[in-house]
Amino acid sequence: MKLYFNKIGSLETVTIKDIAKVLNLSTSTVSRALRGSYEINAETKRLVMEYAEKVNYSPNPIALSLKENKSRAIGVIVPEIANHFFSQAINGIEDVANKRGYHVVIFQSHESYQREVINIQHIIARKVDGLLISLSGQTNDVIHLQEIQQKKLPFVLFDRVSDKIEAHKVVADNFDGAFKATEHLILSGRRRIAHIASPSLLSITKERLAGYKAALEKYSILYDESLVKYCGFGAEEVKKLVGDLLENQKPDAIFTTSDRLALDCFSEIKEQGILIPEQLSFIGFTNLKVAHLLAPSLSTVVQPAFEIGQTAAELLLDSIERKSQNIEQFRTIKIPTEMVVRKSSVFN
Amino acid sequence: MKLYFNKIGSLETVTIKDIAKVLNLSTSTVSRALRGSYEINAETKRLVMEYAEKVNYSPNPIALSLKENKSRAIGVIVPEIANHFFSQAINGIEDVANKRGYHVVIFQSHESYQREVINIQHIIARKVDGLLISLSGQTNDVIHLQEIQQKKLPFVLFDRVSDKIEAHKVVADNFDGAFKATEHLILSGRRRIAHIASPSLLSITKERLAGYKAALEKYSILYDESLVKYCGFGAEEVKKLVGDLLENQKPDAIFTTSDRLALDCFSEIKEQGILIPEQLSFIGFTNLKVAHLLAPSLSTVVQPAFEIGQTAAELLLDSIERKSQNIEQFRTIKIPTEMVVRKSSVFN
DNA sequence: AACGTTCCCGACAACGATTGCATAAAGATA
DNA sequence: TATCTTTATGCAATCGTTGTCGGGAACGTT
Repeated sequence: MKLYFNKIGSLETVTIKDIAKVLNLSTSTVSRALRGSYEINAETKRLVMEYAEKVNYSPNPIALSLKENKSRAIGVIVPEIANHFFSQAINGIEDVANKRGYHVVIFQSHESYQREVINIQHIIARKVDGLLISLSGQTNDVIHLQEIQQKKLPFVLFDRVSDKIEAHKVVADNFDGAFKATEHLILSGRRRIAHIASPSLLSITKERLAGYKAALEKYSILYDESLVKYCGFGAEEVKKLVGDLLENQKPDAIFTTSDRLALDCFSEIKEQGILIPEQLSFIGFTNLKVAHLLAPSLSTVVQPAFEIGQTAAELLLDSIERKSQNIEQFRTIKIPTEMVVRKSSVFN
Repeated sequence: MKLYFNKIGSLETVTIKDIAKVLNLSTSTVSRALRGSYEINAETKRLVMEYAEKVNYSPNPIALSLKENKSRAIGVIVPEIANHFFSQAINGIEDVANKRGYHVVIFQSHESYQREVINIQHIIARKVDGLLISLSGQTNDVIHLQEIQQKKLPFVLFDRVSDKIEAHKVVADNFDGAFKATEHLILSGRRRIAHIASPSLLSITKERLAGYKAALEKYSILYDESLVKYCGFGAEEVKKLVGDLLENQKPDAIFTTSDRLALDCFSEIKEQGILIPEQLSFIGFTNLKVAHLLAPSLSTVVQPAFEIGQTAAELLLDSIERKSQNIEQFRTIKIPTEMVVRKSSVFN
């Protein structure tokens, strides 16, 4: 025996069956009436609609998912939401997804390959319609991505992509951003420009390094490997590497490649009592909201995180909705970066 | 006719029915075998288990949700994930939820009451087992929360709570944090201490104001209303209010109440060329990771975001799993705050 | 009068998994 | 031999919804 307390908000949510019973109709008729099917009498439709409205009927998305084998939800896997780039990208994703009637389910890999794989399994079991992924710093192989592809589940890589797999990709123009930053340092008179980079596995690392090298080459500065350091995500590790670098290589400028690195590096430099920008120019590849409040204010190359998220989501949803046609070309979309010069890199 | 490509990963996911067909058993037997029911022959069990393992069977959570009318997922609604306090709190929530076998689905209200309500509706339709909510800055009434309560859906408010409703609540010790911050300013010799507060609707705002007042009172400093400003979340608004305050009230210290306010306020002070801490002491109620990198480094009252998230999640899951017993006492848990003194509030 | 249309609507199966009940086969007891 | 237990399994209902099929009623056509 079921209980209904509809006057005070339903204890049990009302289903199509409940409506059918009350109106003495079959569930099929109610269903069709609600979807405005042509084969239902106008009067019946009105009755059903009105009653549904009155009892605040809303279809059970779980039942629909089961029936249709899709969920109108997309999964997002990012290394860390406590990172402005990713939280802004997620905002971009949600913006697009919500407009197109999809939900967004967020997962974090916390820079762990293992968690990335587990997340993907979970997310697939949950029957999302598609996936947006930014790879963890530990991710080296792409077998988990290949599995997704074999399951014909649409996905788009963004920001942290891999060149070991063919897929839709949305990235910032890392090469150009790094090139501009390096060129800026060179033009302001620096020559010994160090580059603090993310783990070498990441695509962003390679592209930014390439931009850095290209700028050096353009101005005929020899590439010096000892000025480039790859760092993981531990603060201590970064500080040690940077400490060594400062002591042994005496760079006159540093170009870092991410929020985390910029901050840890920045604080190590200050702890060593080295003056920015007088003794050392500094520019970061970051999305920090507080860049202008640091002392000195931090020059940065900014990635349009929100736009990257939007673009990736658009691409994914197009792919999902076009899925049946099947034959589709993988696309890589590159979004321009912007350089903001502040005090940390201007010393004259 | 279904296609199976199990050697290369299944195109169609395998169901209990598929297993049954292959092994010439009924779905019931397979189901029971997988759950290790005592009424299934040991040999049959082994067969089923092995085959299930081989084809990588995993039960369809959607089907289970439909049947059991629960999802082993909890919903989280926060104003903004691009806010360290909330992203850290979410990490705490996920930590606990994952350990206890639940998924976390994140929604943002973007400080909008309307979006908060819509999010709640969505989330309820999705059949989550419970809800964690931190209210938006615009939220004034709690009818949406009352609705949840009438639907008997367990929920816990955290950080941004409301005193208009009885429910489980987890908060930082805002009173004490504000008291300590204000007292610190007083003890260092300040007397005209301004307080930049969040929207006055929020519980945190009221509690922190009370702590501020209590500290003033303890040291027999008269409470001056004109030193207190309530701000929304727009940068321009904050800067204008602070600008006016600085000009007209000439405070010798400022105590702000959130990340956003601290940053906007900080930058306005610097733009006006006022020296921190010489002319003006500054302390914020924030969770900024970069507080120590600002110039001068920023004194703060820190809320244990991760722990708040953990506690709230524990409370919710307990509530969910105890749900059937029904009669439960609402609890309010207060987590201590910590004061970190840096240069922005030390001038001698 | 016999047949064909059109209009509305209901019965049933299906999606994937669980579970109460029924039951066949085999063994145990009287 | 007849009846009762036990063991192992299958059937069918269920969750909420939709799609396929089929059919009754009312009307028009020959």
